[in-house]
Amino acid sequence: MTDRQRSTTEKNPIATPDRRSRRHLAKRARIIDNAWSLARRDGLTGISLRDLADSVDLRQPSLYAYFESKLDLYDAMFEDGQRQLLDRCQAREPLPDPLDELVAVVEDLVRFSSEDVVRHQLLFQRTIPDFEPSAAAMEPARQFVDLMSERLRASRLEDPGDVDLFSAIVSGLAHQQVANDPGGDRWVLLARRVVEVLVADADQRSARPTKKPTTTRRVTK
Amino acid sequence: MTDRQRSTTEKNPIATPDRRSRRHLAKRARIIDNAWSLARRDGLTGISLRDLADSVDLRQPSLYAYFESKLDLYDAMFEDGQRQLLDRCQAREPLPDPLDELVAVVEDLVRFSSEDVVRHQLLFQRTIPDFEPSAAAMEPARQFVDLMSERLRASRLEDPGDVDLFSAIVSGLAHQQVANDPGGDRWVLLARRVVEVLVADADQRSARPTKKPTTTRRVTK
DNA sequence: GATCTCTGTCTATCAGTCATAGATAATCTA
DNA sequence: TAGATTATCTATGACTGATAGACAGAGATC
Repeated sequence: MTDRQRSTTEKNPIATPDRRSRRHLAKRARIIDNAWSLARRDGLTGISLRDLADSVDLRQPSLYAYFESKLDLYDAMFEDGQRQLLDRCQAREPLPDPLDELVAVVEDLVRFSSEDVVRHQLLFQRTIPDFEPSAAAMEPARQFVDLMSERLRASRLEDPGDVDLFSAIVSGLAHQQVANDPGGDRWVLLARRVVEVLVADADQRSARPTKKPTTTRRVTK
Repeated sequence: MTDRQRSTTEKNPIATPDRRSRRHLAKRARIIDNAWSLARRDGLTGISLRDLADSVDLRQPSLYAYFESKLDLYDAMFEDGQRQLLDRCQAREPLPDPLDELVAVVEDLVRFSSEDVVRHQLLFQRTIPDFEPSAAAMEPARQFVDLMSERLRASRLEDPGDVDLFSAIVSGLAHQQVANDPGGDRWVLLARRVVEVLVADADQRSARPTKKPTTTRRVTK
């Protein structure tokens, strides 16, 4: 009835819960874990399918039973990484004050990025030629954006320009933290300040709507 | 005298102005230009030395007369790209108002990044495994940092925290512009606002030195 | 003029990459 | 037990960057 196409004999009674056996999925997850390890060692584009196969006691072509291509492996890693980020933000008990909560999410994200440089590369930089995350892999990323939007609304950051600016600042904090102090907190600690300034500025400009911003001092050319 | 080592006969009267002939250097520059083209087509890590050699009517091994390795080619491209950025900022007539000038440099940088995605990748993201720019290649980058520091000082942004925050915001603007609106100006247009807010905040906090920032409302845990 | 050296380029080859084809063993289903 | 499916293998193909060694031509030196 409401099944997928079952072109052939229609005999198969199995519900194909995930189209693959439990064992298959478990091994697939293990391969992804090892791929992260190799990526940390050899770089994201430096993963060798031979090394990866060896690490799970397989020969290289056998990996194609789990992934259609190397790009498909990256896709699985992308989804895995996005879900890690989402899980982390959802696991934490939300703080009562909206501004505190917004700061906390920003700190989560910046810390998350700087913990694992190659994960940050795969998730937030377009570093692999021809790689574009599939819709399925983007799903946790979409949920994270929803979560973030909600926190922004709670602190009255709703104007599109405000949101663009906010996204730029957060990605910039993460980028600098990863590039210049990986594993540290030099830019993590700026999260509170940046959020406070941004919220204050947004409040101020919504109070005097569309008026010329007070600080502008244009020089007549 | 102040020469490099000249192990053998010491007869050579030529000053070896750059250790290579003018013709050699010109061809090297042409190879770098073509490498940028290939990178835009196939991705930064997708450059094939065979394709690159073909594009300048050479066979693949002949490239090794111009670059020691593929990483050395990336190093040359890095230096080339950094010099492009420096040249652009220095070519522009400086604006009289320090704040206007600071905004202009930020806009230059964000526009520069979004003009060429792979150039931005090579210059500002660590995307190629094992690639680390040489000291020589970093020289124009160092000069750009000097230039930027000077502009920051002129707008009284000197505190290390201010500078960290500024660098994060600028790189974030560039990143979002490249990722979400390449070639456009959606984040370029935020440069003025962000600079003004940042300068105002820095002035405010230097007026009330070391006092607890007014907007902080910490929740007791 | 004969010789030497250096430069630029070539062909041939190597070890490594991802990917595909086709065979075989192991497991599950009827 | 017979048949189908799954998991894996070996062998191979078309690429990749890198190295070895030969060779032709230009200038300098004797």
